[in-house]
Amino acid sequence: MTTIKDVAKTLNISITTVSRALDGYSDVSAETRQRVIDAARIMGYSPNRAARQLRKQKSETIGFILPASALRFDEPFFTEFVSGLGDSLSRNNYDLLVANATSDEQECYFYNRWINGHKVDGMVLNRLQVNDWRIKILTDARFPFTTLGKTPDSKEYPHVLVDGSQAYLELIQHLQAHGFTRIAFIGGPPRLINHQNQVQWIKTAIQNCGLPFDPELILSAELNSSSGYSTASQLLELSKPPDAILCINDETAFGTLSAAHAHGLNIGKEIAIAGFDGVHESRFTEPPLTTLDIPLFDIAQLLADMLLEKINGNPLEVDEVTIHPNLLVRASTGG
Amino acid sequence: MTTIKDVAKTLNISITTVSRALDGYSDVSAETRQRVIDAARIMGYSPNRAARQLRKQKSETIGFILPASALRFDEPFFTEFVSGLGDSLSRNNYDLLVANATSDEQECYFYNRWINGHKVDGMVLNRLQVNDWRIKILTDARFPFTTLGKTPDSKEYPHVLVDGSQAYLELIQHLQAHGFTRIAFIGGPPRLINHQNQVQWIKTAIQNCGLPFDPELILSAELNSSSGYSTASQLLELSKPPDAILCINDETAFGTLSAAHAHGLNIGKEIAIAGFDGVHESRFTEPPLTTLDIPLFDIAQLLADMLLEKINGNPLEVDEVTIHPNLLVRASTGG
DNA sequence: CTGAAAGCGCTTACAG
DNA sequence: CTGAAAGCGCTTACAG
Repeated sequence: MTTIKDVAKTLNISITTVSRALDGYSDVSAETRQRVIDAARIMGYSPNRAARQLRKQKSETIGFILPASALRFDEPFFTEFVSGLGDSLSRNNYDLLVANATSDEQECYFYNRWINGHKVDGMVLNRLQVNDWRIKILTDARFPFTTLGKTPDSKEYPHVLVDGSQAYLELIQHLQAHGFTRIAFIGGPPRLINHQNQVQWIKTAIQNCGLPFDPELILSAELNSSSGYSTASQLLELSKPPDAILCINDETAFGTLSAAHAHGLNIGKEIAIAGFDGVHESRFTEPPLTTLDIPLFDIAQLLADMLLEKINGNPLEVDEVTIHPNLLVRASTGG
Repeated sequence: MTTIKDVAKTLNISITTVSRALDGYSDVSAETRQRVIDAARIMGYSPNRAARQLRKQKSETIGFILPASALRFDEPFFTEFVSGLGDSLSRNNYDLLVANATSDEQECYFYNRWINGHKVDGMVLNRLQVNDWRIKILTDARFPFTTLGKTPDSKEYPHVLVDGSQAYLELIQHLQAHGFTRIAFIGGPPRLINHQNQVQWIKTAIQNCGLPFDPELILSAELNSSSGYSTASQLLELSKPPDAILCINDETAFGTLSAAHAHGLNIGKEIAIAGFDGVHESRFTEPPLTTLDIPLFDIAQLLADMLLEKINGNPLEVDEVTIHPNLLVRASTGG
C-alpha cells in the first residue's frame, strides 16, 4: 500500500511537508500543497489511520452500542439514530463504531476494549436505566459521552432530554374529547428511565384532566410489536378493559393495533390507540396511528455534535437540550 | 491511560512477556500468564488498538456503508443486518464500522479513507447495482469484501444469493388458487440487481402458471412505505387495475396495504398484497401480510464469516451460498 | 520460558 | 517555507 514515504519520494520532498500539506497547515506554499494533493490522489494515498491515531493519541472515532436488551427491538429507532450520528460525524471526519451487545457482560467487554484500548474517543448512550453501570464507568474514567435521556442522580454529561408532559396532556385531552376515559399504558422494562418518565407524564396528564388513574392499567412489555400484541391482548380481556391504550413506542402500538383488530374492535371508535416516536410506518397502519413524534435524526445529530465539542475540550453553551414531542393526531384515536 | 509498560513495570517483567501472556501464546508459564491477566484487569489495561493495528498491519475492523439511496429506507433491514454482522464479528474480536453515505461522492470518500487508510480490513456490500463502481474499486484494489447478491459480470468475491424463483412460483400458484390473476409488482430503482432479479422471477412464475404477464404492471418505487403508498395508488386507479400487488420489500407492502384500505378494498378478498423479507412487523399489519421470508440475521452472519475467512487468507469451502425464501401465507392474500 | 530491540507509519516540536 | 528526528504503544523475530 502507498505510504507517506512513497508520496514524498515521488515528489522529492520530505514526509513532513507531505503531512503538513495534506492536513491543511498554512505554512506550506500553495504550489507544493497542490502537487502533494494531486500526487496523493493519483497514487491512492490516504494516511494510515492507525499510525495517525497512535501519534495523535485520538481515534477520530466514536462508539455506539445497541444495549443487550435492545437486540432486534425498536428497529426504526436504530436506523434513524445511527443515520443521524453518522451524518454529524462524517461532517467532522469522525467514524462511527457500532456493536450490538447480547448481554451486560458482553457490553462491558466492549466498553473495556474500546475505551481502555483507545479505540473510540467518546460514546453515545441511549436507553438509560436506573443506576446505569455504564454511566458510572464512563464518569469514573472521565471518558467523554452524551446520552439520550438522563439519570436522576447526575447531570455531569451533555444530554438530550425528551419531555412528553405537554404532549401527553394534549393527547389525553383529545382522548377525553372523543369520549375515551379509561386509559391504559403499555410501557417497557420498569428499570428503563424512559418508562418511568412516560408513566409519570401520563399519570399527571390523566389527573390534570380530572380522570381516574388506575395503576393496574400500567403494564410492562418489551418495546416490540410481538410483545405489544400479547400485552394488549391481556388488557382487552380484563373484566373492565380500557378504552384507550397508549404505548411507549410505535412498534408496541403496531402490535396493539393488531390485537385490537383480532378482538373485532373498531379502532378509533370503540378503542383508541396511540404510539410514541413518530416512525415513518406509523402513517400507514390501519387505521393510521396517532403518535407523539420526536425528531430522532436531529436528536442523534445533536448528541454527536455535543460529544465532539466535549472531546475537543470546547465549552458547551448548553449541555441539556429538551425536546417536546409533537402530537400527530390520526384515525387510531378517532382524530 | 495504562499502557503495556505500566503493567510490565508493576510486575517487574518485560513488555514482551506481558504482550505474549495476554495474546495467549503458549510459551509463557501458567503462573506468569495468570499474574499478567490479573494485573491487566485490575489496572484496567487493554492494548492500545492503534498501536496494535499499526504493528500487525491489520485493523481488526470491517466496514459497512449504508448506500446513498438507502438513507432512512428499508429500516428493519438495516437493524437485522447490522446485528447479524456484529454478532459474528464480535465473536472473532472484530469491530464494525458503519457509515451512511448521502451521495455517491461521499460513499467514494469513505472507501478511500477506510481502504487506503487501512481503517478496515474488509467490507460488506449490499444493494448491488448494474456496473457497480464499488465492486470495481474493491476488485482492482484486491481488497477483501463479500456481498449480498451478485453482479452478473463477476463472481470473484464470496457472496450470499437469494433465489426467489421457487418461492414466487408457490406464491403465484397460491394467488391463482384464490382467484387472483392480474398481478402487479412494485419494485425498486431499475438499476438495482435485486429489482431485476425479482422481476425475472415473477415474470417466469406468472408465465409458468399460464397467466398473462403485463409489463405495464411492473413499476418502480423507492423501497419505503410512502413510495409504496403512492405507487400502489397509481395502480389502483388504472382503468384495468391489478387484483394482486407484489412488493419488493415489506416496507413497500405496508404502504400498499394502506393505499388499498384508502380505496375501500377488502384486502385478501378483492385484492391480494404480498411483501418480501419477512420483517417482524409484517405479522401485525391489518390484515397480516403474506411475505417471502428470508433469514436476514443469518445471512449477515454468513457474510461476516466468509469475509473473515477471506481476510485471514483461509480457503473458503463455498464462496456462494444460496438462500431460498420461505413463503409465509397470511390473510393479505386470502390465505 | 523470558527479554532487548526493531519497526509499523504517521505527526509535530524544533531547527534552519 | 522545508526537513531531520523523535516517539506514539504495541508485536514479533531473535537471542539466550
